[in-house]
Amino acid sequence: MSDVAKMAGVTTMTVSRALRTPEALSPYTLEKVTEALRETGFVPNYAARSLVSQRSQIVVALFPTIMNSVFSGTIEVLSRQLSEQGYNLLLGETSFDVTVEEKLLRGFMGWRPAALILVGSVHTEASRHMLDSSGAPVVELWNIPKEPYDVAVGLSNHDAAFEMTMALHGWGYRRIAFMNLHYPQNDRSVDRRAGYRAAMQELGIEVTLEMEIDVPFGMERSGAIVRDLVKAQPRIDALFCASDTLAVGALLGAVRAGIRVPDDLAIAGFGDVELASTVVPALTTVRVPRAEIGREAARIVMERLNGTYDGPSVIDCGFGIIRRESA
Amino acid sequence: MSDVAKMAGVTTMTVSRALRTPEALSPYTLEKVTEALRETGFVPNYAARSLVSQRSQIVVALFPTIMNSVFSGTIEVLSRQLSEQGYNLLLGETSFDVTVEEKLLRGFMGWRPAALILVGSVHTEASRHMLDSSGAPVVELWNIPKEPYDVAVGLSNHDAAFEMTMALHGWGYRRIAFMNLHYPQNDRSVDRRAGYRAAMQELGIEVTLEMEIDVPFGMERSGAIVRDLVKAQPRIDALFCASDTLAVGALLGAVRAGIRVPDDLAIAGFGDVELASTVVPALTTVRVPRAEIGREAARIVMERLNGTYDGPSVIDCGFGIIRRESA
DNA sequence: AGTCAATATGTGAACGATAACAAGTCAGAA
DNA sequence: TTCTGACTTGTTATCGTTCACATATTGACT
Repeated sequence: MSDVAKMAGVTTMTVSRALRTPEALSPYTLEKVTEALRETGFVPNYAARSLVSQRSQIVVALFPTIMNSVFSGTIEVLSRQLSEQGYNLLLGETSFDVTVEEKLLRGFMGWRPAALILVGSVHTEASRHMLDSSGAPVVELWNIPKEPYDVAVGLSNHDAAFEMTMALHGWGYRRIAFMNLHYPQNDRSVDRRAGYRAAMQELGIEVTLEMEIDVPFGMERSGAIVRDLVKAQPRIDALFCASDTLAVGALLGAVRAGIRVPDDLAIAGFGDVELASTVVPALTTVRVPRAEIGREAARIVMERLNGTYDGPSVIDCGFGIIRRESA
Repeated sequence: MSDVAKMAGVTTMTVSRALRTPEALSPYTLEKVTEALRETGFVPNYAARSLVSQRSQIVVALFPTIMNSVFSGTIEVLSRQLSEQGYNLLLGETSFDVTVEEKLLRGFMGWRPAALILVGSVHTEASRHMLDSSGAPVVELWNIPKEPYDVAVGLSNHDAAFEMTMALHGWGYRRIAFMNLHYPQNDRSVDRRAGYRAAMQELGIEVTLEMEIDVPFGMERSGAIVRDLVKAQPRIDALFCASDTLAVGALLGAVRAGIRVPDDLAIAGFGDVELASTVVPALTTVRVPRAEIGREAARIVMERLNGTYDGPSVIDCGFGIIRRESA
């Protein structure tokens, strides 16, 4: 920077101002500095900048996984919006594990992030402590907790699962099974199951053991599971999966096994990923406003940093029941 | 840090050493400092650290998109490996546009990244200049250029497309069409097309205009395109798509339109995403070693930073032709 | 002409850590 | 006993930028 200053015949302070508050300089000086800036190809040192200003232009975002178009859609929007505002996204992947979240958080706090974005509202004691002492705004995504840590943006996973279950009932299905990746730490997963159970109870349909299926991972093995399912007595006529990945796996597994969807077994998902509308038969699912969640999160972060935010501490982006061919 | 030092009755230098080179301290002092560290919940300031040491623990990675399991698989591996080594991943999304890449790069260079990871080997003049002056190792992913900027890890897109085209011919298909997202900036896209053309030429099959299809985006509209395709005269019997996303779109579009795959039209993809083996019929495709690319990239970055790397400047991770049901 | 406010630029300290070097301690060898 | 070198800890300067304040310049108003 002193090179630039020398070339323009000013001090570093003036160069610094040219970079951040150009309107505070006389047109003539600004011109000279801009020229020198261009000529030297100067790149400001953010480390020095954040050291002295006591805050960085870094926003930390921790997601359970990025290999899932539900989350990556949100990440993409977030990253784009933040970089438009001059902020950079430091990304971590927690694998749905709050202790990994804590470990990553510990590693990231050293950057003195301007803001943090987390998924869910279950965090370890130590994580909360780090968030406390950082003083930075924290946005929790993907559900609407009763007591957000700071601000939360999401949807009611409970209500969405409840509504979908009721909708399946409304379409004539009775023995509705529920399939889930079982993560007890995962509040979204827990809420969806609770919503399903609440609906079944309200409908007066007993949930037997074989109607709640916990699967270990992904879409690969769903075929076998679905084949067992249709053989159950009394007959199960619908399968509600807590994620689209699971639902597509089940659906394609069914097709492959010659099970007619929805005639032999209706299938519903959760997420409305792009694939959901493309598969044959197209998947009935819960639409999750993933782009909107990212947009809102970015907006709130920016407004919190400017001190202009005065919205509610919980923002419900809602959801939609999308009926397609599979149910 | 001075708090910690005071509490432990030492200087900040000793605390700094406890953090980075604990073996250089006496067990007694280390114990005291560790205790103080724990008690205060001290978090080192990375900005100060990188300012004085002239290099950060940040690795910048720029990907065309993250909403694609091919790339997100690599990102996930990368992020995990780097954070194990104490490095953090600053992620950017270029939208397949080298000028966006340049803009992001300009914004990121201020962090004085320890290393940079880019996709492809086409970059703007200004980008190259920034890379030059950074002095950091640069790893280019996803293809194997003749003249890598520094080190490249990938596969021969040309050869892979060539082999797949030959394989389709070997399986009895003759009039093989090629579908592509047209990005002239994208060397992977260009290489795959060239590989296809080279194979067709070697096979002595004329590539007519309607056999090279450029589509604007994604999987949504592929259905209509496929329907037109099978009506073409003389008949087209196979469709090779330059990405799995495209191929799955085409395949499901075909299924929906009642076109039998592979009897009426064979379909092949490129990427071997998880979905490829799940769709019905399962997709014949080119396996891309996406996890391996991420792992190798992380390894090379680390070895370059330690100064221990002495491997080749181009690493070919190879590819595989995976025959499934669709061709 | 003299005062004042507004505008434009400069000065010096500070941010929190580490590099390079200095200095103290101690055991064992000459 | 004295010297040597290994080991441990401390001292000082420094990284590149911005903050808070000081100073210079200008024009307008009394």
